Amino acid sequence: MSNPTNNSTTVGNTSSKGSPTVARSAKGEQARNKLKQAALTVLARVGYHKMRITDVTKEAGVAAGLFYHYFPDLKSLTIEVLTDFILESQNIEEIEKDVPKGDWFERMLAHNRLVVRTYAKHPGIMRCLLQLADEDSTFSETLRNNFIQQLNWLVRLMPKLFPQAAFSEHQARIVIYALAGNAEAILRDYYINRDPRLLEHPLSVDEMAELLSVTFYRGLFLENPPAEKLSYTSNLQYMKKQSS
Amino acid sequence: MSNPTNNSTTVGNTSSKGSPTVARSAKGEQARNKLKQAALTVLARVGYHKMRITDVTKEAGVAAGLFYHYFPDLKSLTIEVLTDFILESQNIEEIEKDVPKGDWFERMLAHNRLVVRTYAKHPGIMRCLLQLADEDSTFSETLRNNFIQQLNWLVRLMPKLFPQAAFSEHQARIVIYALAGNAEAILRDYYINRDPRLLEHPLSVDEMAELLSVTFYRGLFLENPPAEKLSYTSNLQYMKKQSS
DNA sequence: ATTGAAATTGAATTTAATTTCAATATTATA
DNA sequence: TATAATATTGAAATTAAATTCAATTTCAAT
Repeated sequence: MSNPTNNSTTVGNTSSKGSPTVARSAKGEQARNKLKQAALTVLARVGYHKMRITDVTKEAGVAAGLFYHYFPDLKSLTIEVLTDFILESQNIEEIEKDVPKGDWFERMLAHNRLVVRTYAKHPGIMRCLLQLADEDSTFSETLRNNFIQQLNWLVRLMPKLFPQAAFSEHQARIVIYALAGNAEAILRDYYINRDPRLLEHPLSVDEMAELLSVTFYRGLFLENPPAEKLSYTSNLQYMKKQSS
Repeated sequence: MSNPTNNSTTVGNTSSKGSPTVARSAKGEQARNKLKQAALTVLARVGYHKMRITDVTKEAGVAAGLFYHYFPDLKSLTIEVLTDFILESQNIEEIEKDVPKGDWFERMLAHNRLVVRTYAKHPGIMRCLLQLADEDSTFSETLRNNFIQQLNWLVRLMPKLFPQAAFSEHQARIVIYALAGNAEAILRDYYINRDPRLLEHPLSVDEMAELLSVTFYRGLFLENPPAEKLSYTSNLQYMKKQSS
């Protein structure tokens, strides 16, 4: 935000010749950020594939040619903007980590609340994350690294939590992946695609987060979370095999 | 396959004037199908966004101009080709429905085997399904309809399975959606993105299907499926809350 | 105030594709 | 085998963007 020169953000420097792709003055830095902010706005509105360079420069209120003074192409700009977006989310996430140690359900809940809030507030940007991940394998990897890393604490804990199951690290990861992947489809179809069958009775962010946490917790522990922690899903304690 | 004229496949007829978008002879039908087959090949190879009209005509071995004789644009062709692809999958699916009535786990397993097999065999096409769903809201809806419809039998069964839980139809659908959505992320990252951390120890189609079915079953019933039906995941019976 | 480095403009150019269409070929039918 | 309907070709025109760059402006340092 403050320092004009040393940023690691400049990604796709087209070899060595040509335009700088980095601002060389405070004013330049301002303009560069104006373009980034404009890009975020356009991305949220029209998505990655429909975005045009002139959309961004118009939104920023600058001439088209200026774009190339700071970015080699739309993809670089988009990657930079979305990487920033993810990092900002993660920053907040650290703060979120003030839940009692060992309370698995609260920890899942805190994590899910953050994710759900982000989808609810920025559905267009979340869509772009998926678009760009499909387009660019490096970005796709970044996203997956992120996801896997957030699950790692749990993966590493598995042998201790369930010694009898004798998990290999790989199997633990696969199982956790399968359990945690449940969020993506419903979040996309609820917040991005806004399927009327899902929106029929709207859920608050907390309710959605609770739902995702409960299904995860049940799959992991074969047990419902403590009833006193539930509201929207409290009836799920009765969702279990009858008779037998 | 046999009947040249009456096909409902032609989707985006650009109003009334202009080229037919439908073959008017057996030879024409042949050429049209050749283009569709070529499109499928190109889609699998390069994906929807990188596909060009000349890619398709070259692959089909015809002149570029012929494209417009049968299709208004790439999107129409792609929608038609992918819709066919889905329908073919579903045909097989009906056959798959010869599992013992009331055996929930076997039913899930049969369904998941089919889905996993399709991802394993046609990762490029599955990727295109996601790409086009993102691009075209009508196609996105088609895909979701499909998904929701396949879950409907279970949604409708919920009140009977768990009377005490007193599910509304909407809540039942949301819960099932959350549980069933787990497949998408892992299938994408395993078969399409081929994440090395997941591929480290390769899973067979049956193993992957088993995994997805077990996590679903556990979340639904708070119980592990019958041990004798499991192989890759048999140790998951020990994945449950210890002590208390 | 002058100067030079950097920022900025926007019209001209280039690029990569789509789209058209007159000419030609094929085919089924009378 | 003539004819008309349809299929097919591929070069030319069009289109919608990206990209370049000479000219101009801004601004901080001297």
